[in-house]
Amino acid sequence: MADVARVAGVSGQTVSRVANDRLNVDAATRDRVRAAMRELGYRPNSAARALRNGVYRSIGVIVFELHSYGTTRTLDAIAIAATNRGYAINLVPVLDVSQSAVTSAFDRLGEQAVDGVIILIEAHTLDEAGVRLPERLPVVVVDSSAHYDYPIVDSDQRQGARLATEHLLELGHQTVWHLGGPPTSFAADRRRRSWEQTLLDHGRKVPPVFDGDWTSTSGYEAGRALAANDEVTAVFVANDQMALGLLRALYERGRAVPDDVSVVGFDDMEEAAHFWPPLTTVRQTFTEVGRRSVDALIAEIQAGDHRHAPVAVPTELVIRKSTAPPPAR
Amino acid sequence: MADVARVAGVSGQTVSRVANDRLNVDAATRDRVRAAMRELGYRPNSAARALRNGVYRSIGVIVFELHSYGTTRTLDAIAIAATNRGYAINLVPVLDVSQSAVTSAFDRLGEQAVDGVIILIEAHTLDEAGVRLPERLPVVVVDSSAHYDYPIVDSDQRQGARLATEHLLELGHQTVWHLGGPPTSFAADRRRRSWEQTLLDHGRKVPPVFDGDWTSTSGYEAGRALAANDEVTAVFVANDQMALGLLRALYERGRAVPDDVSVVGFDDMEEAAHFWPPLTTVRQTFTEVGRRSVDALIAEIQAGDHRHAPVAVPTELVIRKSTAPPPAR
DNA sequence: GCCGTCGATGTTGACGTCAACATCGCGCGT
DNA sequence: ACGCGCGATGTTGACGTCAACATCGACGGC
Repeated sequence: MADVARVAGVSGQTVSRVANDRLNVDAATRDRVRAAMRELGYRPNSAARALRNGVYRSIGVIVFELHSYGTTRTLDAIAIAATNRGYAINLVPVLDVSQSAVTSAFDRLGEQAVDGVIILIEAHTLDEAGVRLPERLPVVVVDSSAHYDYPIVDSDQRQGARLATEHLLELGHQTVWHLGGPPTSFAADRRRRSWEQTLLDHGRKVPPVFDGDWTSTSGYEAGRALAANDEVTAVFVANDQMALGLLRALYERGRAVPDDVSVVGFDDMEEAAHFWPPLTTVRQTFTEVGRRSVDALIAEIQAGDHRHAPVAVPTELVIRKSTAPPPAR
Repeated sequence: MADVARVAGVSGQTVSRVANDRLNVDAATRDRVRAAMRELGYRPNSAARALRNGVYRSIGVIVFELHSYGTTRTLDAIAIAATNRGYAINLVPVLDVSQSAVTSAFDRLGEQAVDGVIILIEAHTLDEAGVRLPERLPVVVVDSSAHYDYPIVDSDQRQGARLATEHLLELGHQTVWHLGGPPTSFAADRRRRSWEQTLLDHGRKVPPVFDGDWTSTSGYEAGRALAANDEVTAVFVANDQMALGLLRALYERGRAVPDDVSVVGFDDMEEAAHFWPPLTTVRQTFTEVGRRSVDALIAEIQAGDHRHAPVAVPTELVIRKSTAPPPAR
């Protein structure tokens, strides 16, 4: 900055004013300074700015593995929303779900130059690790837990699961089986409970639940058990990736989809439309979740506006070819 | 820091020494300072540190959409590798591929607190935008272009495409068709050229290429044309997602895989093993690509070690059920 | 012509940290 | 008993920026 000031023949303060588009700078001076900045390749030093202003214009995002489709899409949406709002993104990976890994991620974050944090890991994990974030640091949790003091943003899991289950019941299935996500996930928990409640509301029996871990491999493994059971005519799967594994298990067993078994997924990942058959699924609007969580966090940062109602972004049922009335007996 | 010093009854300098595990601090003093830090919830201010030390211990990663499987996995690997090396990750999304978007991303980055940059967008885009990075900023490009002054790290596209093509030829197919990635991608370009060269090396005719944009939807669309052509008995697809779309198109046309048509993908995404049939594909070791690019960048940062040979991480053919000898005629 | 006003620009200091240098005191060798 | 060396700790200043205050000059009203 001093160099620019010298070249332009002004003081550092004037350079600062130009860099920040402050008023009260003569047009000729401004042009001269701009030219000097360009000539010297001047870039404001963000560390000094942050030190001076006390804000970083940066938000931390804590993630655990980018394997799951939903997390990835949400991260993408968060990054875009934050950029639009003038915030940088500080990505903090948690290497595994052990207590020490989570704790050390939080410690790292405490030292990071961030004004606030969005947590993209399933909050059960946090419980177990018993970690606390640095106080006074604004936080938003993208999850479906109601157990936190922090603002929460997520898709409306309850509504989505109900949509899926009722769609299958309306097609005439006696009941709907469930291939759920990992018990450590609040989102999975919500979907499972809502599925169960929907069945009860309609007076149907609730079959045992099979659990996966979101991966298609786990869906395949649980799917083999489901495929082997002739009573199963309709399955609500907690995400599309596991649904893919289930489809494979059904094929291997020679059970046709949707003629013998109907399958509904959750997420509407881009590939779901091209599964065979194309998958009926519950669409989550990840961009909206990302946008809303950034909005909530920035509100917190700017206003100290800590307590506000959880945001539940609605989902939508996308009907394709993997669902049909049950086979005539 | 001043508060901690007061509580512990020492000078700020001693607090600094304790915070940085410097030698020559009395054990009793150290404990006292540690206690004070805990009591006050002291966190070193990273902006001040960065300002003082002139380094940020942070690297920027420029990405364009996290839709593609490979980019996502590589980003994950980069984040983990960087964390292990003590670097934070600054994620800089490029909103679209227009020149202005790319330029503004680079500008933002120039102001970011980063010691170096990893570029995860396909470099053709950079060409078109005609942008230059701030000088003196270490850069690594994860791509297969040879056109850059920057160190390059990527999977060995050439070898992977040859593996796939030769596998199909060895099964007895007369030739191999290709469903390629977007022409704007160097990686897609490399795969296409290597496929073509392999066919020529074996004295086979080179069929026309179909292009997609990495998405399964584009694979489906191009796939319909391929499925309609009875001459097609073997297809090498430039990624797994498009291969999924092709599989769907083949089903719709009533052509069996692998009995009528063999298909090989590229990436080995987790889902590929559960496609129907399970997909033969070329496995990329994304973790290795991520790790190597972080290593290269840190070497550049620390040593000013700018020019070093491109890194080509080997790939591996994973044979599953989507490939078989051609149908007897 | 004098003074008040206001816009343009300059000067100073502080943000939190840490390297460099300064100081202090203890123990040991002679 | 004296001085030297060394380990422990303190003091100072600088990193780059920008708010607050200071200054300077031009212009208008009387």
